Formats: sequence, C-alpha cells, structure tokens
Amino acid sequence: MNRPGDFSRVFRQGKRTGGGGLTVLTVDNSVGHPRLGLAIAKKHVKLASRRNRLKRIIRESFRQHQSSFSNIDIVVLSRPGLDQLDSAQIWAALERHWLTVVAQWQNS
RNA sequence: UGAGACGACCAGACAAUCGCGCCAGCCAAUGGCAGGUGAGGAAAGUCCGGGCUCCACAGGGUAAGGUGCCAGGUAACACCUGGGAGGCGUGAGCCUACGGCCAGUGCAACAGAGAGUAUACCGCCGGUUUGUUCGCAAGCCGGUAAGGGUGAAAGGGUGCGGUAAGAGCGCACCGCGCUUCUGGUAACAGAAGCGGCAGGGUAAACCCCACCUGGAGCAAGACCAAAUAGGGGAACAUAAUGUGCGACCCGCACUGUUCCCGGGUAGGUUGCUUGAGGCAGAUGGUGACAUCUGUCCCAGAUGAAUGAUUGUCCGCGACAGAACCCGGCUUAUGGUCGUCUCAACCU
Repeated sequence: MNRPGDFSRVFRQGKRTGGGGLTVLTVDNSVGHPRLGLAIAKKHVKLASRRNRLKRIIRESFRQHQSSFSNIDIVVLSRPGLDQLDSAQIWAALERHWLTVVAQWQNS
C-alpha cells in the first residue's frame, strides 16, 4: 500500500492481533489481491539500518505466505521492545500472526 | 619481546535456488524468456565551503556574523601542504583562537603592611634619649627593599662591585626595548650598537585593526492537471423575463448560453545523476596539487529497492543504510600491512 487513505482505512476498521513486538491490523479490500503496509516507528527502532532490515524480513515473510491470504489489506506496526529481538524471534512472531490472520478471514 | 609514533589499505569469500528497484533486449501482445546493474568509509552529525535553482541587486556606508603567524594549493573553505614561533614528550612525533591591553571601557573572591602614581608588618642599618648585669634592651626620628611572611600574581634574573644597611646605584652575562646591517618572497632568524628597567594580567571581556560574507533552499525550481470558490476577455440574445440606477426612453451593471484565457488543490511528470568523475601512465613541484594522454560509465528509490534458505572454508564478520551533487571537518567502529622511536635481552 502506498496511499495515506489506504492506511487510515485499515487503522479505522482493521481487526487487530498483537504480540512479539508487533501489532497486525487487517481489513478486506477490493483490489483482488492481498496488500502489505509497514509502519515501523523510529521511536521503537532507532537505527536506520535495523529498520530497513526489519522491513525486509516482514516483506519476505509476507511474500512466502501471500497465497494463503484472501483479499485483505495488512498493516504491520512496531511496538516498544522490538529493538531487543533478533531475526529468528521476529520470524517466529510473524508465523504466529499469519496463522491468526488466516484463521480470522476463513471464519468470516 | 614489550611500550609507543606516523602513514596506507580492506570492510567475510565462493556457489545454488526463490524474490526486489533501475536499465535496455527478444518472442510476442499485457504475458513469457534471457541479460546487465544495484549503499558507505564513515552513506551518520548537519558543523563549514562550493555547484545548481528561485528571489533581490547602480554605487558606497552602517549593522550582524565569521576569519586572524607567513607562503602556497583549491571552485571555495574554518580544509590541505610547506615553513616560522611558542609549548609538551627521553624519542619517533604531537598540540596551538598564534593580530592589538601606549585608542577607550571593564573585571579579579580571600589573604596580605602593600595589587598598580606600589608598599614598611616582622626585619636590617644610622642618629638620639632613657635604662643597664656594659653583652645589650626599650622609646623616638630617619634610611632601606637584600631576607621572612601573604597571595594566582609583589614593579627584571644571576654574580661581582658598592654601602651604615641597601638599592640598575655601577659593571658583566641573560632577558626586555629601540636603531642599523645581513639572510629569507614572507612569518622570522642572526649580528653589532645604544637605552637603562619601564606601560602587571585578562581581548573564545566589550572593543580596535585587517580581510571575507545578499537571502532562501531539491519540500529549491519547472511542467501536466481531476475537483472546487471565484476572476478576466470575446461572441450571441436582448424577440421574451426579472433586479438596480432613473419620472421615462436610450444606456450601463447583474442575469442567460457558448467559447477562450488565467489560476492552480489532490495526484502525476521532471529536476535525478557524465561529474571541480574513477582508473592507468607521463611531466612539473619538497609537498598539497596541477597539466597532458589513454581508457571506463559506476545506485537513482519516492510508504522508499540488496532479503531469505542451503552448502563449503576461515580469523566466525565491528560501526552502520544513499534521498540534488561535490570538497572538507567531527564523531562511531573491526582488522591488515609498512616505516620509524624508546626500553630490556641475545648475537
């Protein structure tokens, strides 16, 4: 996603799941495929290189799972304490979030 | 071997698979295939300097800010190079905001007798009076800046002469100041002569002197342009309706339709990477650097591209992510190599 309007729609209407230093918001969309948005706050991850790496990991993880999602917009938010986690922990946290998200949108 | 000084360089390597940004190519028609390329030495802090863009601009002055030994380099600099002076270090080397308190103003707690026209507390010395155990003691009048003491700092230092005791009072050397000469582009250095010891410190205190500087920044600026108030112009209709000016007509303004112009929000395009460019060689220069020749094209995103998985190896990988572009400075940080210094030991 690259429009401010898309983001504010997700923030207003999204379903929320949290944990592992991340919060994931989801809402259905009309573009015909899942979309990803990232909001990694400088306040939570101070170094620019670490923020970039974090975003790459989230994108890669999303790429590997995108076939299992229905047509939804996903926004991944950073939470305080994210800076202390290593990449393996972040991978694991993302796996858990994706499972939750897939389950939510299958039920509805 | 240990402890240092200086300079240069590197920033895990190779391979496979799946992905991402940009560039162009082929098949061919919105898909597929193959290829090239893709973060740093600090990309960081945003502290200086310049390019570029827009705005302003006759010239001069003032204000404000900056720079501050000399010469050179450079597009420019607060940077770099070479040199001078001062300081630190045994040394290799390193550091320096290194113009002017005889233009003016200000500042300095406490201590101390006295702190800027120096000063007499204890001392030292002379004279005199009194006392006297005849050694001297006390009082008074003077001389003195050697010694003590206070202080961050006491108005040149050392030695000799001199004297009642002393004193640049005199002399020698050192320091300081002035003049001349010599060397050097210069900063400055050296020598000779003269003066006769003063005008204490502080200018990243105000200030003075010399020199430099217009302002804002790529969210600069340029172009395209939905939507929406509203603006300007032209044509048509005044056959008909309404409002205002007016007693009424003409007329004018509003109103109606069409077209054009301008404006510019959301959004998009551009600026955007060929450049004070890299590499190699030659020449000039102590050097910073410059010139010439050859050769190469090396990120350009815009919610922002470099990741994941696996294998092999090693010393098991620090600090850290471009956002208009360059030159510096500063800070963070893992390692490798070379030259040099000092100490101890061995030959």
